[in-house]
Parts: sequence; C-alpha cells; structure tokens
Amino acid sequence: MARKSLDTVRSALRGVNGFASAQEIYAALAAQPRPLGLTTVYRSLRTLVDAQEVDFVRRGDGEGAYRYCGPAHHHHLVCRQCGETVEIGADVVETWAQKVAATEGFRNVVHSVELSGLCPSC
Amino acid sequence: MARKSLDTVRSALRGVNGFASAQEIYAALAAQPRPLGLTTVYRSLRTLVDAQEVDFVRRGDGEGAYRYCGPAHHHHLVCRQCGETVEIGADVVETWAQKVAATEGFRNVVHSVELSGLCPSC
DNA sequence: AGGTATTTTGAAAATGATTTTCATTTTGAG
DNA sequence: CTCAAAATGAAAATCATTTTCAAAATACCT
Repeated sequence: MARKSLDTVRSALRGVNGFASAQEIYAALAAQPRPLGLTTVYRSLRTLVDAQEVDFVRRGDGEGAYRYCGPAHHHHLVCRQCGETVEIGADVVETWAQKVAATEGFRNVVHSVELSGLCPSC
Repeated sequence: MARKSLDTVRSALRGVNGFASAQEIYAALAAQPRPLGLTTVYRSLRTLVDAQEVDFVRRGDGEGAYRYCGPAHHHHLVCRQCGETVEIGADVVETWAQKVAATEGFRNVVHSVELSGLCPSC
C-alpha cells in the first residue's frame, strides 16, 4: 500500500521520544520539504498500528496518541497533569490476564492497562 | 448546581449494568416523560465524575463511558464478538498498581484495566 | 403575593479529531 | 510508451463533546 509515506511517518515517530498525536506528526511534517496530507498521516498510522509496529493509546482528552514501539508489549503510567510518561513492566498483569481468561473460558484475550496519576513534579 | 437533572442522570446510570456513554444515557432518557437535554446530561455527568460518584473511561473508539461506581472497584472481561461481559476480581492488579505508583513517585493513581477476547460461545 | 436576582436548562452553533469521498498524481508492469 | 492499479490529499462528512446565550425555573426578600 503506502510506501514513501509509510517510511516518512515511521521515522517521524521514531524521532519522537514518547507519544505523538496524528495532528502533531502532521504539523511536524508540514515543515519538511515534502509534507504529507493529514489523510495520509492517519492512513499510515493505522497501517503501522495494524502491523503492531506502533502503539496506540488515548490521551485523557480523547485524542489518540501513537508511539513507535518495538516488538515488546508493555504498559504506561502517565501523569494526568503534565503528560509525563513512564514505561512500566507488567509481568504480574500479563500472567494474571492469562489466568483470568483461562478461568472464564475466553480465548484470544488481549488486555490494556492504563495507570494515571500525578507525577512527582506536579 | 443541578438538582433534578443530577438525580435523573444518577439513577439512569445506576440502572445500567456496566458502562454507558453520555449519548446512550441521553437516548435512554429521551423516552422518559421529562427528557433531559444533551448539554445537561454532559453537565451532570461531569459533576458526578468530579464528585467521584461516577467512573469515567474511554472506550477504544474514543467515546467516553461512565459507570456508577459504588465503593467497590472492579474490572471486566468482555467478549469482542457478542459483548458478553464478565465481572472479574483483580486484587493482584490493585496491589500491583499501588506498588508501581509508589515506585515511580506518582500520587493519586487510578487504573483502568480492560480485557477482551472471545467468549466460550463465540 | 409581587418582583427581582440567581441558577438551571437546552437548542443551536462551534470545536476538534478522525474518516470518507473522489478526482488527480504517481508508480509499475508489459 | 501506455494503460491500469495503487497512493495521495483537499475538501466535505461524521461524531462526540463543549460553548454560547437566551428563555425558564427557582430562590429570596419585602
């Protein structure tokens, strides 16, 4: 499908430390010599998410945020005040999720865990 | 502030087993003898959330969902095919969340855990 | 009760992110 | 080079949510 644009979005996302919204990426690329249309940015992001190359979460205000994310699956603790994000390991949760799923007879279970609070500086 | 409408929304939410979006509550109340305006529904929900009487989370599609939340806090496992919902205890997660928060120095941490998969019948 | 200030409501417009439509451009195969 | 399929993006359409603002309900004072 996408070729050039996919690479563009991917590297834009890689260049970001943490999360970026589609709008932010679009804005960042607008300065570049070859800007991408908003439509294309959304399309590429979706492709990347489908390919599990990119993580997708919702910010508190409902805006979607994307992050380039290697193969590993993990979770975040985000400050609801300043947006500061900490990556956290969640082995406990992983195992728990599997166990619960098994107990209830559910298959193909995926989980999403969101922790939010106030970071030390807020 | 609100008086009648607050009560209306509160009981509408109580009558729901699980989560409901503002739009859903509005639609449900539209049938009632004294319907509430959408604006008022949103206003009341916000008030209830501020008062910590109601829980707020974002569904995957970005729509906000509200749940009347007595003292007990629990989680769900929902079938992505038929919508079947199972309530699950998550003591493990509760403790884990507290520990992680403490480790990172975050205060006032709330967590939301969503598990979804295919239920036995699907 | 009468009158006025304050609060509550909700219809309609505004916002903002995301998706769709669709015509144009680019790319690739033959 | 030519034609068809894939990719692109501008503009319109969606949709949840918020804001605006004027009318309606309620409270308060005399």
